[in-house]
Amino acid sequence: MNPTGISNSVIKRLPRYYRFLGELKKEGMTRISSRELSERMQLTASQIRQDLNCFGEFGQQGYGYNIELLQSEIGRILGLDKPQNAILIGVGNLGKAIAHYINFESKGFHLIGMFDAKESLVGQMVRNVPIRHISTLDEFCRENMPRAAILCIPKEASKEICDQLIKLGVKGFLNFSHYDIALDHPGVEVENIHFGDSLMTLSYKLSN
Amino acid sequence: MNPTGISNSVIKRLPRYYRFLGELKKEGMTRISSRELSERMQLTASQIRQDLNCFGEFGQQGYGYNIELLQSEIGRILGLDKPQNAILIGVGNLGKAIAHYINFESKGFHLIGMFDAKESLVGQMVRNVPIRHISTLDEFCRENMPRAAILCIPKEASKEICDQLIKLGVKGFLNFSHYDIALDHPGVEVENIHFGDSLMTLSYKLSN
DNA sequence: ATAGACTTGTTCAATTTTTTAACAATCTTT
DNA sequence: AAAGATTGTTAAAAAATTGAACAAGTCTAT
Repeated sequence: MNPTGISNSVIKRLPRYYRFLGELKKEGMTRISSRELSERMQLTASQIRQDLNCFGEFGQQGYGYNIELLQSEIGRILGLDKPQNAILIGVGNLGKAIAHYINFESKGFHLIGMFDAKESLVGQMVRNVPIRHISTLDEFCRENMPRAAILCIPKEASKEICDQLIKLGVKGFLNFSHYDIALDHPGVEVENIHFGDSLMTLSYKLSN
Repeated sequence: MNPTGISNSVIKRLPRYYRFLGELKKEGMTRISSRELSERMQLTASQIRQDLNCFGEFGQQGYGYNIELLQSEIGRILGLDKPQNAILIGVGNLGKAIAHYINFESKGFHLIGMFDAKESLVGQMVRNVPIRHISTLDEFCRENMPRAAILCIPKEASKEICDQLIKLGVKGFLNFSHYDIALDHPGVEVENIHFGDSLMTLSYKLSN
C-alpha cells in the first residue's frame, strides 16, 4: 500500500487497462463487460471490477462499461489530462532514442528541455526541443520548474545530478541509469527502468 | 511462486545484489556482512540472508560473505556464466540505441544478429553485428537457433513476429513493444519493458 | 587455548497483499 | 413487466512478504 491508499499492483495495472481500452475503441467497440475484458486481458472479471472500484463507479449493471468513458476516466486517474513539464538529462544514444520514440504528450508529460554535457550536441533539436548544456540546468529549472526528469546518464553522474534536481524541486524521476536513487527524499517518486536487470532476470528464467 | 519454486520477488532482487556486489568489489572491499549490506541496499539483513538461502550457503558465521565469491555465485545463479544467443528485431531509433547501449555479454546474452524490414539498414554494422533483412529471419534462426529475442518493433508487427519466433524455438523475449505477448505458450518467458506504462505510473504518482 | 564478539542459516510467527468467490441491487432488453 | 445480464461490494481464502529470534559455527584477540 502506498500513500494514496491504493496498492501498487492496482496502479501498475491501470496503464494496461488504458491501453486495452484504447485498442477496443479503435476496433469500433463502444461497450464491454468486465467478463469480456477479463478474457481479453487474461485477468479475472472480479479483479477488474475490484481495481476500478478503488476509484469510483464507472459501469452500469446489466450493461457493462462504456469504453470511451472508462478510458478517459482512467486517463484522468493517471493524470494524463494534466500534463506535467519534464526534462531529459543525457542525450546520448539512449536519451536521443527515448526522445524520438516516446510520445510524452499522450502519457502525461510535456518535454520542455534536454540537457547534455557534450558541447557538440548543444543547440541540436529533437522533436522541436533544443538540447542545452548541462551547466544551464540550474537556471532553466528555476525559470521553468519542471516536475519530472528522465535520467539517461551513466551511473557515475547520476548521484550529483539527482541531488541537484531534487533541490530544484523535481518530484519525479524516470530513471534509466543504474544508480539507485535514494528513496529517503519524501515526496520524490521514482520509476526505474533497468535494462540490465531485466536481461539478467530473463537469463535466470531461461537457465532454470 | 514460479516453476523453480523461488518467488519472483527474490529473483528480481538478484540483479540488484549482483550490481551492488560489483560496486563493493570495485571499492576494493573483500568481505561484507548481511547487516552492512542491508544498510547500503536499504533492506533488512534478514531478507538478504533469506534470499540467499534459497540458493545455498554462501557465507560464514562470524565472518560474513566474501564479496567476490558471492557475486560470482549470484552470477552463476542468474546464468551469466553461460551466455545464450540472442537476436534483436527492429533497428529503429530504439533498437539501435539498445544495441549500442547495452552490454549483452555481461548480462548473460550474446547478440548474434539484428533484423529490420527497411532495406536501407541492411548490411550496416552495430557493434560488429550486421543488420539483416527480416525476410531472412527464418533461415537465420534455423541455422543459429537463438534462444532469446529483443523486440523493438511497433505493436502492429509484434504478434506475427512473435508467433514466428516461438515456432522457431525462441524461448525468451525482452519486449519493448506495446504488444502483450500471450502467455499461453508454455516454456516461453517474457520480460516486458513498457516505457509508456512507466511514464503513466509516474504521472499517477505525481498527481496524487 | 579460551572467551567473547560476531554472523550465518533457519525456523516460526505475524503481517500484508493479492486473489477469488459470491450475491444483492440495479440496469437493459424485449 | 419479466427475464437476463452485470455491476459494486463484501467477505473469505490463498499467497507472498516481512521481521524477529536463536542455535550453531567462526573469527579475533589476548
